[in-house]
Amino acid sequence: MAPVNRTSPATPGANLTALRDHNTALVLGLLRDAGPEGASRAELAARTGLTPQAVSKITARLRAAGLAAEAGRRASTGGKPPTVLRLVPDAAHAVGVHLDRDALTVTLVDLSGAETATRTSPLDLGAGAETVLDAVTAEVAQVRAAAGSALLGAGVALPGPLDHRTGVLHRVTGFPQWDGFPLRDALAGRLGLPVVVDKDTNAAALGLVLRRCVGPAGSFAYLHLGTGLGAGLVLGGAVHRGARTGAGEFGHQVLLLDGPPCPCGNRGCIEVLCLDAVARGDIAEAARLLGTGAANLVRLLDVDLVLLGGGTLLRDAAAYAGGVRDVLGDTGGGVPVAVTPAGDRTVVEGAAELVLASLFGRESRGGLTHPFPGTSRP
Amino acid sequence: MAPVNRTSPATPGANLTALRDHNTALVLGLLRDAGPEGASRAELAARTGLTPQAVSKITARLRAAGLAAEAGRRASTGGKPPTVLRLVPDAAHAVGVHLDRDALTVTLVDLSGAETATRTSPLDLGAGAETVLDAVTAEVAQVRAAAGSALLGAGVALPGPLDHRTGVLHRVTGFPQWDGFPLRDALAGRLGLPVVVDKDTNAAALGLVLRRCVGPAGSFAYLHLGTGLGAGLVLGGAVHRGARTGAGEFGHQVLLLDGPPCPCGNRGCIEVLCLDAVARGDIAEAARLLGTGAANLVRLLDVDLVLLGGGTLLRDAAAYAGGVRDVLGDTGGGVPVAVTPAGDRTVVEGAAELVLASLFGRESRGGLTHPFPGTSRP
DNA sequence: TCCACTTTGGCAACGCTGTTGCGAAACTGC
DNA sequence: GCAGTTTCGCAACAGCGTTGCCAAAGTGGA
Repeated sequence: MAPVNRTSPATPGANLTALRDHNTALVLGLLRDAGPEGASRAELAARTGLTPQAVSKITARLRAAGLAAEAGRRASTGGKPPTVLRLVPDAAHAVGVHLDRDALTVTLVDLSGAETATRTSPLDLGAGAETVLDAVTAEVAQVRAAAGSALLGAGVALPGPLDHRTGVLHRVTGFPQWDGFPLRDALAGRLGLPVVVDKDTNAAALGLVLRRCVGPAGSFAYLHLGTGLGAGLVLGGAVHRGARTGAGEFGHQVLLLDGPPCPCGNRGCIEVLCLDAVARGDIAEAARLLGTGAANLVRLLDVDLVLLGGGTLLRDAAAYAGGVRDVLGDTGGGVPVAVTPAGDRTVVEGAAELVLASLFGRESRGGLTHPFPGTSRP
Repeated sequence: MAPVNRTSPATPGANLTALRDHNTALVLGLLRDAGPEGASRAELAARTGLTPQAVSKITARLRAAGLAAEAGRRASTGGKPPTVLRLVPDAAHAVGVHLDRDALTVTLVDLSGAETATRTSPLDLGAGAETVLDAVTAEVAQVRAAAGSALLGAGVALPGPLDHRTGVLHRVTGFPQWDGFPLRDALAGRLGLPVVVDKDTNAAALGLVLRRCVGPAGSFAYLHLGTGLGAGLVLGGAVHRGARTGAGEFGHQVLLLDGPPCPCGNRGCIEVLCLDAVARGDIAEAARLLGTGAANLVRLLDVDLVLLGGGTLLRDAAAYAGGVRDVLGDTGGGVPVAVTPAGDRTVVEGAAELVLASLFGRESRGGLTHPFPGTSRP
């Protein structure tokens, strides 16, 4: 029987290793959330519910692995002044790759999620696997040079549909030639790095989780209006992908029964209606449609927040946000609406976080932790 | 610092107690799933990923607490024949209460979920808190007599909106006088039992989870067409309630932009369209509308299954199932559609499961386990 | 009939987890 | 200067699942 049951059964039993990794990731996540201000051991104990002694042990391991460091003291509140612990961002890096229909963006981020180097170049996603992989490999090589420490892997975000678990693409909208291509394994072989593949909207949503746009158990919807319309869903603090990474097909929600036909085969999809409005230059109507879809989503899932992004939307961000807010204010119970704070880098940042998320215990629900080397069992 | 951190922080650290309770609940859940056929220790070990020795210890605790028992042997497969372990259903019971607009149903179930006694009586949900609570108390008293063992608590299901965590009702549709009523605490005081309150659709969905309509980490949507239209969502094996128990407002998904007005204030809600079709006797159209909404939901959430229920729907179950299946077959990627196997008892059975779920580790995600007395730490 | 083999499952020792008990360090406030 | 508070580590501890080992009880071949 395997000592660590990470890949085994549907509902896994937990052993001491899993317990330890869970708590380690939790503390590491809190340290990242604390940012440059850091956090004291006592604070970490209060937030995790663990005893101070347990936190001391865990942070000692993290310090030994080089992931955390003491950083001075804070003012006393009547007793011994707390020692500040901080994440060491340079301890490791991750690469994010955003494959869009006409552009390739590659970034290098450190453990805190800060971008160290970012490169964007034009790309024809339909140019064939070899060409695209060559371009990705070249760009990643450029960016890699900036990493002074361990490179944990590369996260790749692209339009779906695809299978996140296996890293195999399906019939990527507009580029049927990718159907069945094992992108994860192909790229992992080229780069010599672990690779994670996900839909662009899911990656974006994950990146926004790690930017703490909502609390640790909160939920939100990220709506992405670019050349298409999609959504990334975060429910209970974790990205909801569904069984086949199919969740988030927001663009083909039918909003107008028996409405105009959509290339997907349905009629009255929100994407067709919305893109039509955009093409007519009627941003107010596009925003109203987006808001109506968002209100449906809010009512169905009771999310805490709606975040907006995507190239088309960001060109008139204020107008869209206002329009969506108007609809949601009437019927959505006052759920807040905001534009992604990461702008047009939302997706590529999220792609890099695909690699980092497991270190901080922000994997999909129930998903166990992938511990950092040196923090796991001897 | 509390030794057991069950109620504390947003993202809880796990200690040995939590670990033990988690694994205990997991094994107990597998025993329940195994039903009268039972399961051997070796099977449980394989399914949980725990070592056989750990399973032996856990099942020994469960047997000592009276929750499990040995039940003969199975045929050998080439070695020592396995000893069958079975859940002891009579070890404890739970009460389920379904408060509908015009009827009250109360049931008593054992640990396996089997109904021991069920009573239905007419009720006017608008008759005032005292009258309704009197009726519930009287019916529960009748049913309690059939419980020969420990009664764990009562689960109450009723139309929303309400707050599951606090057990406080909001503006229950059609009965505004309930707004702000602390149903859980009021009823707990009357019955002298722990009480859990939830929306009828969520309770139904939970009950269907425990009936193993999907796998342990699967997801489905339960669509309930009665006097209104709502949904219960199960994502990743757990009921998704949202931050304010507001999730599942399927009835007020806008399906026809600028369509006919709905009492909720919107236009073109699926509930209005669907109930209109029902009133006209046009079941095919009602089913097509339901199917369109279901297809939206399937696309958004990538669920594995759509289950149908509710009084109105069950009167023409085959017609609705067929109509929904037709729409989903075209555009839903072939997601299976079925009618709830529990029929008109779906909700009341689920209400009882609200109490039992925590024993089997089927709480909301991340939610820790509420161990059975005697299985927890000495 | 015997023996090798497989499978199930328990006993005892073990390693590792977080916890508890206790004390040192370092600051505030009287 | 002393009491009180807060932070945090060392050492001993209880309890978790794991490992090593063995007994029990069947199958199947010689």
